[in-house]
Amino acid sequence: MSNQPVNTKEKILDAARSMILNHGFAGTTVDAVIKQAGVSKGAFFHYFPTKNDLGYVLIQQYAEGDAKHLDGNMEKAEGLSDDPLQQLLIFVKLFEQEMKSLQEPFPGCLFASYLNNSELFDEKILGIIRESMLTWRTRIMDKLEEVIEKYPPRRKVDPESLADMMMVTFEGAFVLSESLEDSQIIAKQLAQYHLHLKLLFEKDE
Amino acid sequence: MSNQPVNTKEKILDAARSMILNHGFAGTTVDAVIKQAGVSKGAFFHYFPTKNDLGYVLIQQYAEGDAKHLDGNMEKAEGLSDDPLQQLLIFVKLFEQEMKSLQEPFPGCLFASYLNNSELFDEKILGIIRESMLTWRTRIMDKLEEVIEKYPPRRKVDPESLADMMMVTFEGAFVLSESLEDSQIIAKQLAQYHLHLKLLFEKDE
DNA sequence: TTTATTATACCGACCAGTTGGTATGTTAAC
DNA sequence: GTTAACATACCAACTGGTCGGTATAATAAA
Repeated sequence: MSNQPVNTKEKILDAARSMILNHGFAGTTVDAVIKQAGVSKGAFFHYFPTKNDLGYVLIQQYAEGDAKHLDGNMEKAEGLSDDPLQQLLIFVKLFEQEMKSLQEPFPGCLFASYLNNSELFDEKILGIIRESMLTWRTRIMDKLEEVIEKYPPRRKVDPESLADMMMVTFEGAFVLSESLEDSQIIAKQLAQYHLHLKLLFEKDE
Repeated sequence: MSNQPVNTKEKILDAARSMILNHGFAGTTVDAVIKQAGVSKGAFFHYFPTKNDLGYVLIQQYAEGDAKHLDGNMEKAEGLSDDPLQQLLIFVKLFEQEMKSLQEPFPGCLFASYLNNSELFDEKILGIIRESMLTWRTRIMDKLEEVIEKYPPRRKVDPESLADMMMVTFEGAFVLSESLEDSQIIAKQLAQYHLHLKLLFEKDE
């Protein structure tokens, strides 16, 4: 599925990413990374002035991929329906399906990994994570406000919390799936969020 | 609020706990712990044969406190109503209120912290975390089955996922609250879970 | 009651191995 | 022949952990 990296920098990045998700940033040594990547120490410090710079590049890449993923699925959902509620439900369903068809166990979220060592990182790195989350919040909140206007919710609801709930579902499900060694938990929890939205906004038949 | 520890072992445990929540286990050095605790290196290794033994005692203590907290609030809820749905709703509300009245920022969850460095720990430690989560799942699921029998849910629902959702809400909200530096997110997300249960089981007026 | 014995709770210098990082190459492309 | 892309040997600081020793108190033998 994921193709092997050919160039040295990619090899380092790939090795570091997976090791950090399993050992945390502090628990991941430069020596272990270069061994796993099959490159020399000189190569490592040729591409990354310090270990922290590696951490910075990694989280930047991750945040970029995350934003693309968010945008991609939102656009896909918007292309499949004109109704804001349906768009939102499809949006959630797309992630649910991705998670359901997962082969290997979910590798984990780099945001959560970094946040669990937050005092090791500077504001620049923490800022990237915060911005990513605020992007999710804003993106979903905007859609939610369209939905609320068109479909008066069954109960008064705070759009911000309801938007946050999607990220909370992801992050929380990652933790449970790791501990209970059951990747399907993630899809199931997204299904619960999907149901929550339906219960709030859909008319009874 | 929290009283200062008087004896050496408590001082070590307290210092280590808070440092691990901020730096992760690997990022927390013995030297840093003893400095923070104000004890000598000899004292540390007098009480804990290895650093990993410290980690074990910490997670054991944490799991014990967690179980007591779960039991305490469940019993309290069961004392306040005879109806299973009300009991469950009160149970959630109790946690919500605790989180709302939080003064300092929430310190974080040791389970999640350890899980983000899962490969650093042995099966004995990981097993404690898994068991704690399975206890939550079982405890809430049992209650949910009573609820489902008495109040046919508006939609067909998987009790296991619905039970897991409470832990997911906690763990996910911890991550968001850390990143966005807003402890109130935790209470707000618990309120969403509370709402989800109401929407599923309560009759419309 | 005094004294010897033992256990507990610590102290801090020290150790071998590891850490992130550097210095000094070598090789190959442009 | 300059520059980018590595490789290798090396370093000082730090790592978890050890070790010999001390202070205090409980216990037991005399």
